[in-house]
Amino acid sequence: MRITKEEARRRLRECGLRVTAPRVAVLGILAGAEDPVSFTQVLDLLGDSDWDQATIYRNLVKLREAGLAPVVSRADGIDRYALAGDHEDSHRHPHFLCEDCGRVACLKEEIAAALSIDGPWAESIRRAMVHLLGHCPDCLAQADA
Amino acid sequence: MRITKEEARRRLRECGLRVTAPRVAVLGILAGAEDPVSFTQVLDLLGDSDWDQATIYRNLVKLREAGLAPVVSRADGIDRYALAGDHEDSHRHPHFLCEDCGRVACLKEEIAAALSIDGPWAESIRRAMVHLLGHCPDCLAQADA
DNA sequence: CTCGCACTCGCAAGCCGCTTGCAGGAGCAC
DNA sequence: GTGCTCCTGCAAGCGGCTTGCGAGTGCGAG
Repeated sequence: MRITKEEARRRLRECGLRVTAPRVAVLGILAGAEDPVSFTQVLDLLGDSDWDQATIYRNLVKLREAGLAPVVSRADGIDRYALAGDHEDSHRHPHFLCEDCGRVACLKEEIAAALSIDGPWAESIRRAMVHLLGHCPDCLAQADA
Repeated sequence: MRITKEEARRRLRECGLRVTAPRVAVLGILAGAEDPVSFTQVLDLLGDSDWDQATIYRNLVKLREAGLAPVVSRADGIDRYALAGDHEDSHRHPHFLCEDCGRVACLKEEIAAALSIDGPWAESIRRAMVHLLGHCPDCLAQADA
């Protein structure tokens, strides 16, 4: 969904966060990514930017806390972030984790297409393991208490 | 599904593996567990058995290679094992990973029940994120090549 | 424009869980 | 019983995330 630097600065301000170069850069990465990205992927995508990984890490945490970059997938035990508002359904659709390349794809549209006839994802989905991530009955009960 | 020590020894022999105390114990754990168990869980369940974690780790790898203990879930990036033949469908059913307690449950029967009316899992499933684990189209194509 | 405080950053170390190298010990076929 | 091969324990290694600390910087007040 691409955003301008100005847009990024505005969003940070709105959430009461200071505007710093790494934060703008991270927002840019999230905005430009097709799939949800992990901390490590953000580092890779930033490439040779010379920002410390601790800085990026803490900024992701801040952005998450501020609601600007919610965790939309926890596949493989790795938090993956997306820009808030990138999908109107807040990523409450199925995701696909590739065990080979580690990519996480949003199956929003694909799954319906694949299940009916044949899309590029059809074979992948047919062979996949289904995992639901959430809170089990016991933990839900405990949380309500 | 509980197995006797004799049964465990027999299975190890059949697969050409030497019979050792830790292997029999690990098979016992897998046989006694309701849900698929991870390496770490096996360690916990063995408790104060004084076997080195490296030993248990390598035995799980061996059992997996021998086909005695296939990995039936990779939720959270953690391999989870079950005794071969424990489920006739080889665990090709949905699993549920609790983000609080880390438990992985088999949703074989539960999911149908929960979706229709209301079981203990209904609420958990309704709120859960769906993840499919497998090989994405690109990697599938590469593997076929 | 300047100042000052609180928030950020970079560095480096810490930590956790899995993984591996190596040397001594044990299963099992003969 | 003997010997070869595989298994075990110890200890170190490694990758990825996380945190403590002192130096640096955004930004609102003056």
